[in-house]
Amino acid sequence: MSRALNDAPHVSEAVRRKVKEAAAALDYHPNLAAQSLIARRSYLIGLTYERPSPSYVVELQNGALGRLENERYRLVVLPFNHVASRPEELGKLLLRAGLDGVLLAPPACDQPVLLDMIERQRLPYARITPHSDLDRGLVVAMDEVAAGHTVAAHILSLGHRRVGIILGDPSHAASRGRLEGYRQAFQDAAVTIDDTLVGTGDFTYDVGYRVALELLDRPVRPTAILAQNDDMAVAAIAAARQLGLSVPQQLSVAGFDNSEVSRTAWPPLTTVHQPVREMAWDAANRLIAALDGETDSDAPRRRDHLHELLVRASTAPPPPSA
Amino acid sequence: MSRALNDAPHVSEAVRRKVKEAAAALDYHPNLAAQSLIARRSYLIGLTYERPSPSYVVELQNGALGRLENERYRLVVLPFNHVASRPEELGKLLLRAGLDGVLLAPPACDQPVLLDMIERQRLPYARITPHSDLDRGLVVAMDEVAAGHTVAAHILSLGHRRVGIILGDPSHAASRGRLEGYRQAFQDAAVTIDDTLVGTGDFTYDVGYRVALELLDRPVRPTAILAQNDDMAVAAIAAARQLGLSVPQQLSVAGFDNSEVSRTAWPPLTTVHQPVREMAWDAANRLIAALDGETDSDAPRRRDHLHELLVRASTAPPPPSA
DNA sequence: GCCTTGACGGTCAACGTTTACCGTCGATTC
DNA sequence: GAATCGACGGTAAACGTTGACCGTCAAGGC
Repeated sequence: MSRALNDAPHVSEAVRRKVKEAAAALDYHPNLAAQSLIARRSYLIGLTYERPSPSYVVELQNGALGRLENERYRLVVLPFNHVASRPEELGKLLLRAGLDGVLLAPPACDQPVLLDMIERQRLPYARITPHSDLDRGLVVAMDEVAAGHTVAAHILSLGHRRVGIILGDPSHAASRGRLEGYRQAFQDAAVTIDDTLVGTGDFTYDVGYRVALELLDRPVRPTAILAQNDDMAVAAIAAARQLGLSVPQQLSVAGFDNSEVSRTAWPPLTTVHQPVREMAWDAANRLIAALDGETDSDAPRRRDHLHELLVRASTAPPPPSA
Repeated sequence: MSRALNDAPHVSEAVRRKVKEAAAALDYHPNLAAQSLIARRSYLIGLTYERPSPSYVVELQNGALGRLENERYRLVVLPFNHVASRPEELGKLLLRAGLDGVLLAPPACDQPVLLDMIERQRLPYARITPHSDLDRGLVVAMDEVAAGHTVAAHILSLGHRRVGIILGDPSHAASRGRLEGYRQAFQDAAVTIDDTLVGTGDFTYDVGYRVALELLDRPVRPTAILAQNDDMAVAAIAAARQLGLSVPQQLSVAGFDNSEVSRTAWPPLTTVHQPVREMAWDAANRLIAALDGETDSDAPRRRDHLHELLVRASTAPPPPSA
């Protein structure tokens, strides 16, 4: 009798104890499939990601698992490569997996086709650090403005005044947010941004390299470069080297993302770390809240987390000659 | 009608097509809970591990997922820390997760209490690189003898003749297997092992350090040290440094496991990499075979995979003076 | 002592599939 | 033309749990 095991009312203590003893003696475990059938829930939460660095994946997982611990929900991992070229396939995979909800890491969280599919099937989802459509679904992100502010303030506090900026893809919300953070930091330091030292990239190494060469070719060469991701920061270091400039002695470079390359680069990049574990925890938390019907309509659909500045060897005070 | 969708006989082509069209139009997805209930299967496979390096975890997962792709099975991740001190808790967790089978990575795969529990509930399992009880359950391991042979042959081929050996915990099958491999390599090279240069450790840094100091204090100092894991190898390097010996110029050191520390150590360790992904694939493969009733009783319950020798900077020819 | 109330325990439908079984109809064979 | 056979389609039981509903019995109030 399920009432005894589930501590429901209308059961005497004696009977309850006897049932529980018998259950323990027989190593009885309720059949989850039957429970799922009646509850119309699988108690499975999916996590999908695209083969990024192992540390990122593990942070994601640990964050989500940390929230799922002591809950009935279990975590199913569903990596999927090349989402951008075949979002419907991932959609089918997710819908067939019998999930109660799904956590979408980049770049899956930015596939409108995919979001359409899972919305049509009413599969709840949470997006982790999306780059566009920030108001769609549950969103967990980093406060890009604050992060941009921190890294720019770091550069300014080292004494740099001529600072080059390499923007990411302007259509990405992250680019705009980070730039806004830069602006605020410059304002706080009473330094004006030299618009001739602001170049537009697209988050790729190649374009970043070209833009960096242009910036370093300006009549008044910058003593520092703020790149909006690590790939472009590494490209800036390569461009500096190409021009015979040493980093960080003659040029400081700061990136964004704390990606694998930021650690293996030489010198290791000063960059901004995303609180991946914390964001994954929060994503799982809010997904569960939605699943369990705690639709606190007051709660914002989007939540921003704080970043962490990692000061490594690619930034230093400007050369005294400057 | 399920017959139409599942391509069962006794259904005309016309009806089958109509049913499939209707199903597609309605975005129909069969209820997995109901299917599980009738099939007495959850189509869930668990993977349990204990917070080791991210790269190891991801390799494990990717290996298992590689096999599960295009199967009905899904992978549930169940990390669990401090298994050794509370194996029953992990057992309960696994049994309550409603799994069809479970993949056990170290150290969970070496907990007799845990194995007892899941065997009692008839939960199929596969163990990945266990250290003891090698004949229990499905076992996927590395061929320790071959691996020991390779690393010893590497050292001998560099010209070393006075080789110190730091054994791991002698109760571990891995220690014995690796030593046997060393022996064979020495035999092949017609070099006799100097028993006074063989010390017994327990896989820990501290004991490895002590043993290394002893070996390096022998009247005829070894020109190379074979340590049975990376922690003890790093300890040997530290001991050498303590005695003013440079690695690899005056002393070569080789480890085992390709652990995180082997890469971050200075100099980076020559070591043996376990084919983790391949082993996880194989473990999933054999678990599925067992679940699907393909109990090929001829198949050995244990399978050994080949290692990979990673030659890095901690090994070099012996100094000419030697 | 009778009636009401509430606690308890038992029964059964329902969840959404699969599959075995059965009835019917058309085709083939004599 | 009738009988047999096979193909097809429909029906219903079963999977293991939950929860609603109902009947019974004991206790307490009048």
